[in-house]
Amino acid sequence: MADIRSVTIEDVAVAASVSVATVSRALRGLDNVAHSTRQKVELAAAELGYVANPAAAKLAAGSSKTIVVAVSNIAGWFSAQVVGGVEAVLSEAGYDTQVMGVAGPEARRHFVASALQMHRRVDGLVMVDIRLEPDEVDALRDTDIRTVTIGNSYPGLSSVRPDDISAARLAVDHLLQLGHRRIGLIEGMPDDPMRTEVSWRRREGYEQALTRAGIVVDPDLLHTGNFSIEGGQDAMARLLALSKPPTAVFAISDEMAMGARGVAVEQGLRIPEDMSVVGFDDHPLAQTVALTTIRQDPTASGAHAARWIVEDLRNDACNLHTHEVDVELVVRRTTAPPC
Amino acid sequence: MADIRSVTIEDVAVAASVSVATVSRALRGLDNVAHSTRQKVELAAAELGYVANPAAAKLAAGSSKTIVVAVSNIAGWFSAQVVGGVEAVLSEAGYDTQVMGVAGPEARRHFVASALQMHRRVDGLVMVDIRLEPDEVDALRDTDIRTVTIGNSYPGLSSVRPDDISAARLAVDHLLQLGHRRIGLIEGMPDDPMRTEVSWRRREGYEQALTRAGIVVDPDLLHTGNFSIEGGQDAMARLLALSKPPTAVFAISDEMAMGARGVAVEQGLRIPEDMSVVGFDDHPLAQTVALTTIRQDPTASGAHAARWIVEDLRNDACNLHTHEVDVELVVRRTTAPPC
DNA sequence: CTGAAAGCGCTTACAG
DNA sequence: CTGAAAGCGCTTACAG
Repeated sequence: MADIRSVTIEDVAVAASVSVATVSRALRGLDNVAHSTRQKVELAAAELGYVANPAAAKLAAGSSKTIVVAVSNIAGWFSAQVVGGVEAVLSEAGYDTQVMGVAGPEARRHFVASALQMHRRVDGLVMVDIRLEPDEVDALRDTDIRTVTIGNSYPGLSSVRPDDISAARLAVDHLLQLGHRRIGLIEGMPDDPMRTEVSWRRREGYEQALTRAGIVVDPDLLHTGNFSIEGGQDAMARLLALSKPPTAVFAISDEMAMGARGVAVEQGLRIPEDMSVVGFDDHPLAQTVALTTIRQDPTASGAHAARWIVEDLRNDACNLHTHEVDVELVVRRTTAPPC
Repeated sequence: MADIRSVTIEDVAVAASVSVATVSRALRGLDNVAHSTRQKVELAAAELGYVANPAAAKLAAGSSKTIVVAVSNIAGWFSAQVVGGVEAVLSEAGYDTQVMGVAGPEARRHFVASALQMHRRVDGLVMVDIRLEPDEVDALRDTDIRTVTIGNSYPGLSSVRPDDISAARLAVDHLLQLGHRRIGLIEGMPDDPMRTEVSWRRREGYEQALTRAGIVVDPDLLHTGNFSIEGGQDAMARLLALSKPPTAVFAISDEMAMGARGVAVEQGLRIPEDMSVVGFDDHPLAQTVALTTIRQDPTASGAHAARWIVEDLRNDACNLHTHEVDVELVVRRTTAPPC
């Protein structure tokens, strides 16, 4: 626990016999530094093991070099992937990435309110699956914090997400083509103010697909799974308790799909003969049960968001970006014609 | 993009007609502040929407109020849980949590080297499943950065982890009691310098259990699964290709176990009749395939580590803590007597 | 209990 | 291309 004073820019300046200003410029790679000077400085810094104090740098520069990623479900698979993608590009670019769990509406309001005060303390914000109120969107937009939302999208804010409507249609069309007519839907949590949009859009896709096929949507077949494994299990149990259960189920996340599948198996159904199930995400474990699903790549989404932020920051711009994530139907062995 | 100057401590001081020093004390809850003064200050701060600039606070205080969690596999389930646990207690305590991906030995060396320079920039460090060299351990210990390792443990460094040896024995004993005599082991990656210890200890437990039961360890039954789903799949494929395959398999992570289980099913084996499998972790998806496993709680581990750090920081202490995580055998339906 | 002042370690105009 | 100096927004002895 030796309280060794950290080596400061001053130490480097002395060692290299230049001013601290020059050290600062040289080490940050600014171009108005003589080649020989830069070398001298870099050598001295390396010998002393100098690392700039980020707090001091942030304070002086008025830019924080940190971007925060706020997630509604910090330990969930999707969020973890996004964080991973963000962190990879940010650390590369010399930014810090700070995670913040924002669970529930009050936490969100509080978070947004403090974010607005984060001018010069946070350079960027990526919000994963967080549902904002219109006034919050406006407030965020009026800030110079580069914000990008993942999962949802709001007017005036950058976003990356799939076209959930057509993605869901892709899943349901697959089932339809197989010959299914009674198709259950396990949606997210329509009453969860945090995460409605994704759920809403995928349900829209489900309904569009059925309608186009001339099938009327049966409300009995729609159940909420809260984006959780247990929710998926409960929903499937309810579906199977119907007097006329569906022959196939589309769950809008793999975790719900896997929960649902498990319950069906437990109740003695054969999959896919007695029950087809398709999920959404292509969770890495999905393949271990041969789950048919819609693949998306949250790591790439996170990286995408981070890259925009870094770019905009570098160019001192504040552009509005939107990216539609690619999505793909992966047919495995939980889907087959009804029998 | 209005460039509104943030409200500073100065603004609050003026509004409350006190000095900035008093504002600083009042808002941080120091006790040498008159009750009425504190109220006045708090009111002014609230009205102005004041939030202290962390960079300035860190610089002035010489303490960073940030702790970093370094993880070898940032997007993996285990790490995500730990990060979640850490973040929850830290945000509560007013600390920032910063994640850092440290994949591979060079990244680790670099990370540790820079961590040593992080004196006063980082208050605490939690390292998840990162294997350190002895000199790195020494260096870290000589620092006043509160460090706790999760998964591994080193002399002089705080750690939280299960007793992996007896935990593994628990799993294997279960199989033994069921009557299995040929039990395969899917271990981690013995040659991965990042994550050997966990793997090594669980293998030790496996060997102890067999030896105590009077069974000699058959090297053909030991395969490496790299802690990944694919690795688990490959390992099971190799096991099944044996002229005399095992009747049961213990995989030291659920992700490997689920991969292994999937391959067995695909090759037409019935589970558990033809093949028992037990995992390790109790991954939330494990129950969807009724996987028998050893349960541990990484969220709690992360919270535990964070709590120590916060406490030590608060008391200006630097204690050595160790916590043995509870572990529990969860018997589901992937294990049965051999037939 | 409160204030004036120094200082934390950088960056950035401003000169030269 | 380089340096001297101001300043970023706080905290913390030191007085009182």
